[in-house]
Amino acid sequence: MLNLANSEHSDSLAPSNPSAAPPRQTYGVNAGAIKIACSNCNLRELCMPLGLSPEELEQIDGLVASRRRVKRGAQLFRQGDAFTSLYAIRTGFFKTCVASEDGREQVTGFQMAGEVIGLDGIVSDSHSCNAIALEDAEVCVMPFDRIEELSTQVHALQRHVHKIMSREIVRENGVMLLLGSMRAEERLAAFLLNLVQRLHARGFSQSELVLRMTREEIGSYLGLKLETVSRAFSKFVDDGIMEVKQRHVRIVKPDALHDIVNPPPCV
Amino acid sequence: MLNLANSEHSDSLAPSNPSAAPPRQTYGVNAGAIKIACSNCNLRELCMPLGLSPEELEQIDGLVASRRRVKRGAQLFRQGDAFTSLYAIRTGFFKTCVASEDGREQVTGFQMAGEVIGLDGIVSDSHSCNAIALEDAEVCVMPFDRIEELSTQVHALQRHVHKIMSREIVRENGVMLLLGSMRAEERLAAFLLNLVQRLHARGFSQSELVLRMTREEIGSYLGLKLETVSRAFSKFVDDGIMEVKQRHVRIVKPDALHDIVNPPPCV
DNA sequence: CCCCACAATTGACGCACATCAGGAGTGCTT
DNA sequence: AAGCACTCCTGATGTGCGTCAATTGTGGGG
Repeated sequence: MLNLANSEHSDSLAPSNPSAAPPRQTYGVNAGAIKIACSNCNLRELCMPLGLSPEELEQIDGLVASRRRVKRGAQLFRQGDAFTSLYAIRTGFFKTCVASEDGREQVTGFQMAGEVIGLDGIVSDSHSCNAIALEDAEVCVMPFDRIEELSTQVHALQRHVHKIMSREIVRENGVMLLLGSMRAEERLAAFLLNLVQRLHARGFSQSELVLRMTREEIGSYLGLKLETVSRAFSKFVDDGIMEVKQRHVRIVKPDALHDIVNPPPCV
Repeated sequence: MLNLANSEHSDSLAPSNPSAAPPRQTYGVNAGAIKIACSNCNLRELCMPLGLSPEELEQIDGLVASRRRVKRGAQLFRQGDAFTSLYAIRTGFFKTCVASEDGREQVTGFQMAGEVIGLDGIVSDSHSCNAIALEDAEVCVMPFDRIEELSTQVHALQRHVHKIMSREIVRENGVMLLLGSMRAEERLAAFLLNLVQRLHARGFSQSELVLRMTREEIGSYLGLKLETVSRAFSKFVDDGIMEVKQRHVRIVKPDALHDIVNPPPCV
C-alpha cells in the first residue's frame, strides 16, 4: 500500500477508537478557559506517545506553552519565519506549501487534527514552508527547546519525536513515488484513499468525506492542474466509483479505487 | 534557491574546508585495521555535530559499532528489513528507492560520503526503502538505540539527529516542488546544480563531476524517462552550457544553468 | 583481442495532460 | 434578494514527454 499518510504504520495511532474521535466542531467552547493539559486531551493518543507513567504524563503537560487560534486562510507560520515551536493541531485543517523564487507553488501536505507541523524549521532555525489554515483551527504550541529538554528525561517522548519525523520522511517518499510514476487518476485515487484512512482513524466515516481544500490545491499537491483533477473526479463518478457534490465525496466502490492505485496483476 | 540538498543550510557543514575533503579513493587502505573513531575521522564535520568537548567526543566514538563494506550493486538494507541502525557513509555513493506493489520504482535520493541513511526505518522499526551502493562503499554502522541513549546525555548529538531528519524533510519538500511543477530541463538543471554543490562542499570541483548513476536512475529520481534525460543533456550540450562525455560532466556556464531552474524575471 | 551485455543517443510517433475558453453553480456581502 | 467573487465543470486544441525502435558507444570477461 502506498504510504502517503502521516498516520500509517504508527504505533502511536489510536485504533479507530470512538473515544479518540475529536469533537467535530466546538468553536462555541471557550477553549481559553480550559486547562491546557495533554493528560486530559482526547487527541493525546494521536500526537503524544502512549504508555506514559503518571509522573511522565505530568511532565508532558508542561510541553504546551499555549494554544493558538488560526482563522481560515491565515498563516500559522511562513517561509523564513524564525523557528521556535512545533504545533500539534487540535482542530481544523492545514496545508503546507513551498514556493520557488519565480512564484511556482507546491502544496507539500495536508494536515489534520492530531498531526504535528513545523518540523521543516528545525534544520535551519527558520521555516522553509508556509502553513495555512484551510478552516478555522486551533493548535497547541510546543516550544522546541522544551521538547528537546524533556526528551532527555522522558525516553518515550524522544522516541516519539523521532518517529514523527521519520513518518514524515516516509510519507514524502510515498508522495515522490506518486509524483514520479503515477498517472492522474491513480494520483487522485491514492490521495482520496489516504484521506479517508486518516479520517477513519479519527473516528470518521470510511466512505464519506468533506474536502477542505479546492481542486487547485489538490492539483498542486498531486502535480496536476485543477482541470485535470476535476476531470478525474468526473471520471470516477461516471464509473460509479463515487458520488461527488462539490466538496462532499462519498466512496461507493472502495475496492475499485484500490485497484486504480495498484492495478491487479493483469488478471 | 531550490533545496534538494542533504547538506544545504546545515550548520554542520564544513565550509569548503580543504582539510574536510575526504580521501578520494582509498580502497587500498586496510580500513579494518584503523581504529574506529569519529574523533579522528575527516568526515566528522559532515556527519557529526561540531563544537563537542573532548569528553563528549570520546562518548561519540562509541556510536559506531562497526564498519561495513558494500559492493557496487549490493544492498545496504532493503524494504522490510528490520531497522536497527543508521548508517553514515564513509566512502562511496548510494541510491535509495521505494517500490510500489505493482513494481513501479522511484529513486528517492542519492547519498554521498558524510551523509546519513536509514532514517526511514525509525517510524515502523523496519525499512521502507532500499539502499543500494552505486559504487563500492563503506559505511559506519550506528545502532539507533545507542544514538537515542547517548542523545539524552550529549545535547549536541540530540540536536544533530533532529537537524539531520529535518534536513531530509526539507530536501524532500524541494523534490516535491521539482516533481510537481518543473519541466524536464529544469529538473535536470536543478539536479546537477545540487550535485555539484554537495560535491563542492566535500572539496571537489564546482564545475566538473562524474555521475555515479545511470540515465535511468536520474530519470527515476526526476520523474522522467531515460530518453528524456538523455535529450535534456544533449540540449544542454548544444546550448554550450556543459560538456558531457558519458558520465563525465563539465559545467561551462553555471549561470545559464541557474537561469534554467529559476528563470530571470522575464527580462 | 574479440565478444557481449549494458548504457546512451537519436528519430518518429502517439498520448496524457496542460492550456485556453466559456458557462454554471455556490456562498458571502450589502 | 441581488450582486459579486470564487469554485467548479466541460469542451477544443496544443504540446511536452512517453513509447517504440534502431544504432552506436563503452567496459568487463573469456
